[in-house]
Amino acid sequence: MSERAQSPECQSRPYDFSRANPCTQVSAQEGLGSAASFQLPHGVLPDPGLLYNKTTYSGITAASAQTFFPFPPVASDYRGSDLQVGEFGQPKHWYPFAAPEYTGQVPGVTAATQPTNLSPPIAETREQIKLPEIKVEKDVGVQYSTEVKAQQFQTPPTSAAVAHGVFYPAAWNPSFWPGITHITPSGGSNQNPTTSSASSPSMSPSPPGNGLPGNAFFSVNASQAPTDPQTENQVSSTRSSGSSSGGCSDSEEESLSTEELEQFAKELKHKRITLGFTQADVGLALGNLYGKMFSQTTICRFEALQLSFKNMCKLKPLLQRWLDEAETSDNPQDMYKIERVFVDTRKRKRRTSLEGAVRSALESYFIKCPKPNTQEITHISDDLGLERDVVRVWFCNRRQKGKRLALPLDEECDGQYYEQSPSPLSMAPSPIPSQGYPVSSYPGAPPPAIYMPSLHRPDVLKQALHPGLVSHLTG
DNA sequence: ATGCATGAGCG
DNA sequence: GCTCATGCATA
Repeated sequence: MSERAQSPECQSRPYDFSRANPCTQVSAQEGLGSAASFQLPHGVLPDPGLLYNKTTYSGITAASAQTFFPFPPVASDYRGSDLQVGEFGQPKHWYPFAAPEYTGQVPGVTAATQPTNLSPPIAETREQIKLPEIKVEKDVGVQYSTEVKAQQFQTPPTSAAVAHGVFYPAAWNPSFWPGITHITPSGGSNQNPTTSSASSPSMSPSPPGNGLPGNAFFSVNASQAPTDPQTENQVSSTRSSGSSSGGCSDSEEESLSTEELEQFAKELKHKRITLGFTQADVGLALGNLYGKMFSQTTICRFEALQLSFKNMCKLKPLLQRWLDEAETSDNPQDMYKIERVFVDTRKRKRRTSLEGAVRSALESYFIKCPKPNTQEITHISDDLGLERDVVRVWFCNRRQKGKRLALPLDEECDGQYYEQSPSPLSMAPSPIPSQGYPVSSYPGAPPPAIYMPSLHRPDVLKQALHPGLVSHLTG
């Protein structure tokens, strides 16, 4: 279509960096054109700060996330007092059980370094676990961390949990958000269709001291093994970047709908909080139950529906399982016993913290060209004084962010939009292919010009488009 | 909650 | 070198 040429985004984008008419800025050449154009010699880039009066770039994160979850946040003990302890360590390399799939993901660490099950009294849980984690990531990412891996506790599957067999149904269905046909404004759904509160937990955000390491839900072992890999594979194999293939073409017995996921996410969050678990706890518990841990980040994103549809489908069964266990368990707390802690040896580049102005500048570049080529990246990096890789990664992340939060257009457009732009930086941003939610190209409805239309979560969408601006828009 | 990063898989 | 899943680190 030709529309695309003129930043469709502009049309439905209710925000703008400067709070001025979005279109004026976005319209490629106009607002930023001169500055960003690659035709220009270096240094021509206008001061980013001038590009936008971006005063609020960090947005409403919490707000939006909370919208569909009307419950008061239970004390977030998570970060509160302790922390930094490296939490429970990263799930990554850990895989004491047979976790075929996982091993593959562990880059730096090898089995050799696997923990030896030191099982300290998990007792007070995280608050106590101050591991000797040496996260030396401070300065130049030169030196990273030393390792210390300790596995804590492993108790045989004792009760309940194990009983369940713990598996997710079949493979997750890699389908994409199926029916967006019914655009459900996340906010108002009812909730907890399936609930059966069992043990009334002590809302204590922090793990109860009572939960002794005695019976954690351990089922991961052999029994589970089979499924895990399988499902995983499926997922990865089907990793479609969505779109055309319909990624979800498979007819899965359990085809989840956007609505279901949304509903489940809410339910999960609600119950999790009610049960007194933090997101990190849940991630950990999954490790106990299935052998594969997840980070707080992932759980958080799941609850906020910030993962791709496929990813959501994949995690849902696991979380569902956990939820079931948690609800029926006498000692829900047992579920999250710290499994192991360790510090991985991987070297990780120190996280770059881009200044607001730089970010704005990048954003403007992104608007003009969401997928810069090598040269363009170099140009940008020169202009902004950033490492090429930082710029490259920024764009990757930016694209990913846009995709997962926004709704794709018609599948036909897939990929096309992010193709290397014909005219570097002269193109307006275009809609994104799909990674995220299935577009159900509502029949008849004109293809969403951008991400907005059928996004299942408008609030999130806004953020995706331009974080920070939302706040100003929303109030 | 989210920004930047990593790494597998792929073209 | 990209996408995608995922996570560390941090705001």
